[in-house]
Amino acid sequence: MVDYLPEAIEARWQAAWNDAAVFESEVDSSRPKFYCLEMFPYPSGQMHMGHVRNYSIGDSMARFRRLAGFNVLYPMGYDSFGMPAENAARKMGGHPHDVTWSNIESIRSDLKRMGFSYDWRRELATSDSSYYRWNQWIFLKFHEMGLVERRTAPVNWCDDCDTVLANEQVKNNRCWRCAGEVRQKDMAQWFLKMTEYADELLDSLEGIEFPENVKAMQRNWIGRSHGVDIHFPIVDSDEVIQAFTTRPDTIFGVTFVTLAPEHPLCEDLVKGTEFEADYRELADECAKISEFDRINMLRDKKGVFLGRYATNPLTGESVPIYAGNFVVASYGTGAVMAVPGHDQRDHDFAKKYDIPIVQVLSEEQNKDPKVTGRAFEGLGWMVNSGRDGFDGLYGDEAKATVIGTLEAESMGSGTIQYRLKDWLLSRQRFWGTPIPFIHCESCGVVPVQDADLPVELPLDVVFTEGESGNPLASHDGFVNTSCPSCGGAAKRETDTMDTFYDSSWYFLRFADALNNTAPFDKINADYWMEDGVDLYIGGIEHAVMHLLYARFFTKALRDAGLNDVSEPFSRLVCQGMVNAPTPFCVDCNVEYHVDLEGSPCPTCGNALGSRSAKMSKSLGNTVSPEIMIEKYGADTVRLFILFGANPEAGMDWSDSAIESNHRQMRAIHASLLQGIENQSDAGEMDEWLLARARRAQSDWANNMADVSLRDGVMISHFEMVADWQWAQRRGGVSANAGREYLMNWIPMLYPATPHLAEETWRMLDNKEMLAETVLNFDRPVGESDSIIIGREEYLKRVVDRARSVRELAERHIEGELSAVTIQTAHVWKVELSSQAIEMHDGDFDFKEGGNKFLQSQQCFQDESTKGDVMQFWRALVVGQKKRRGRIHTWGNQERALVSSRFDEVAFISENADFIASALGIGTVEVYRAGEGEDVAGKARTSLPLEPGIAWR
RNA sequence: GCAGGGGUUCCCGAGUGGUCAAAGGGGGCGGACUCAAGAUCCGCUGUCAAGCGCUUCGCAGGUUCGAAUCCUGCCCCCUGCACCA
Repeated sequence: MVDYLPEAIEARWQAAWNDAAVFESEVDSSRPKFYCLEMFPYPSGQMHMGHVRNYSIGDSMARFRRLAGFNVLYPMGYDSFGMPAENAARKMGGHPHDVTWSNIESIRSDLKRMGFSYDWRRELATSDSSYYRWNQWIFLKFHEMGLVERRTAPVNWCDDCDTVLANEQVKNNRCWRCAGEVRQKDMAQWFLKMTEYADELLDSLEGIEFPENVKAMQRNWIGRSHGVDIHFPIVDSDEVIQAFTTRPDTIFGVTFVTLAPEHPLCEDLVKGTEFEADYRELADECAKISEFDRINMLRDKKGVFLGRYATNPLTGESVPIYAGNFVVASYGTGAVMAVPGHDQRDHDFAKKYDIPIVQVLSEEQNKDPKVTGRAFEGLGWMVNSGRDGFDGLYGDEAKATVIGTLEAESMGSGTIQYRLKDWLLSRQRFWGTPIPFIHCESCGVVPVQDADLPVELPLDVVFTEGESGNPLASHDGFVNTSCPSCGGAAKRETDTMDTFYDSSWYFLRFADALNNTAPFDKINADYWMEDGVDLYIGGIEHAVMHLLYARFFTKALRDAGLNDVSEPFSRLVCQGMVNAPTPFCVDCNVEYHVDLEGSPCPTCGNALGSRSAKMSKSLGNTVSPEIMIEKYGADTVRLFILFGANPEAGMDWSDSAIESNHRQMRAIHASLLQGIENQSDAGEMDEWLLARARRAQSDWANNMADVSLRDGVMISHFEMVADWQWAQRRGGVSANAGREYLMNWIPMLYPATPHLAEETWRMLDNKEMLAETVLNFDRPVGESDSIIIGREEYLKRVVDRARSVRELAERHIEGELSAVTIQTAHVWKVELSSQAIEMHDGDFDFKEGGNKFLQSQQCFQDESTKGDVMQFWRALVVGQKKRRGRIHTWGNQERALVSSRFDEVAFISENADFIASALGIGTVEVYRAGEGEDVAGKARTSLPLEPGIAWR
């Protein structure tokens, strides 16, 4: 037999697929399409296990869908703009372009070595001007649509990255990329008005198949809250404070109003008064620390009275105005109506500054509110309202009535607030898409003409270590230009685009990647993107950033008329982490670098244990895909990845598990060769094996269609081998049946381990490669299969049960066991059973008519067995204690077997030799209960499919 | 605090009313083959008095003829958001 040699097999088929261009796909409206996409990689160097996992999942789905007849679009590209290449260029004194391209080449060869079935013609790199020119083109389109805005605003600045960041890219006040601290800075920046799509982005989440947590994160991020802007006129002034609240039902409990210290009214109110000094102190303090710290680090709420009063618009009461450090200027209106009776934060503040607390909602209808010493924040019934017509109202009705009154009196209006902000997309960095605008002293900020696109990044830029700032700004050849409008001397914008911009539409570009007259053609986009990308696979880390931007882009481009689709991804699968063991100190709860394995904990000195942690360079617990491929072959790595865990679960790297998967590949290979070389004419197990194959294939196809790859692979790569081996043990299969089995099995091996599948498919003399073969997986599984499979399971069960009673028998019997005696159930039991099954299918009421039926039966007439019959009938239709009657517990397979009057005696006799050898016993006797000696009194307890088994 | 997801046998993990002492894998144990090792194959892997037995699916109750599965309360873990008015 030939050894399993993956390198040779894999190289051969990768070349064959490539030569035949089988993975290239075109628009074909006669076939159903399947767009399979993975989040494309940032080319940081070599492929890592996270990539291997992501793309192994995608590739097996793409291959599965092709096999099932879909027209599959499965492209790959590189998200190749971004800071690491720029930083590397600085360090090594090169150009980011060169760094990027050498990385792309390295990762491409890794991808090819894994055998992923991409349509390589569509390969793209976002840092290529043939791609980013369309970034610019789209930007100008958005500008025409009024979605682009340049404005001065406080923005998030990352010192380490030397650039601004969008809100989505700041996590806990730290940069998402480098984890450096972010500070606020006022700058003129470019924004995309994503907020115009806030409602659609939120509402259409309902209809797409995203994991719940991703949807929750997006909902949370968009943060829509319905409320009302209430006007609080300032006493002795024309100014009005607009306060946003979601709880207008508490308006009668307002005892003060709080402004953010940055609120412009603060200045006006305190200027020149005795309160100015205190206010200034607070404002300065707040200005010094970031908004984040103010909100997060401040446990104590601080405020200062501003010396003035505002009027409650519904009661005319005057309430003091404070500036408070806990009020966020950028949310709502930067002013809060404070209701200490029903808001804990206001309650704390009121206590501290001795402001009255008024309760205006009651927890119980028609009762006074309980005084609890804290704020009641739930919904309640209005009480103590300062005006008639409000007391007794509850919840939404209370809110609506207040809003209605305010609107009628022009003292407020219902509004919706969002947490989502416009997307700040300019970056003060070199390695990104230049923003296609020109600054002209006389015409202002002017868009570049379409005809002048692309605005290309210059290649003659020198990067030097330690230099900060954007080298574009000092590149005269780039900066100096003429105004498209007046022709005068002008300067180019030197900010570039956030790289998330690049990935916000790349899935549309893939639909028509070679187009050089438009970003993509509508016909192509509408075909491939109908109902969105059918399967999108990637990491959870982009839940709010990339996935939200891409959804926004798709809608905005739709409104620009470029495509019909509104949601880019119809089904999202976030693959879990790949973890690996790393040293861990239980006492300190700290993970350490693998170099410390075997050493004591550097902190507490105790012995280090081990636990699974995300593979990372910093822990050193990474495993190199290249080395694994070299050692075991790509197919084994793919099998390990897919079998290790279902796509969404985390998985642990294990050396012994990949070892064991490699053994499994060899076992599969050996079984396949055995099948191919099999010359046998006789095949005792033909029927069974083929029935098993039909069932397995149907289950497998269902699992695969559902992206339950682990379950699918379990069937194709484990159960199919086990069945094959069982068939060999049980008498073997004929050459023809074996071949048919392989014809079913090999395609099932193909999605996960395509190389071995293709190799053995060819050995079966198939002319077409599996890569170009279409199969029908919807074949019905017949009832006769149930009986065939059920019989074999019956045999296994008999052997199992015989084994389990053997030990007992050995204790009871002196000397060696010589025989096993199997007594199958009495004929009348089988008859009653099949009748009961039939009756049960016809919804017979056994409680009602069971006894009457039984009395009419022949077997019931014999006084000597009457008791047994009665007892059996109960076990059959009613059951006892915990176990329900057999007609309920039997599955379809058992029922079919019993109904078919399966002859247990004949079947066991035929297989007596096998049973004897499986049990290691000389003699197997079998007869129907009552037709031979009742060994160990097992005749009575025998049931259909559960014969009495005794040893002697 | 809010939102989302979890807690299953030695470990990972499937299981959403009865076919469940609970798939599959890992690990462990035993056996076959072998001079030996590896590889491969087979079996066992809650418990006992071996059964219509007993105990077990985070904890405590409840519904049901019957609960890992449904309901209520509680505890714990992970993820995201957060003085958001």
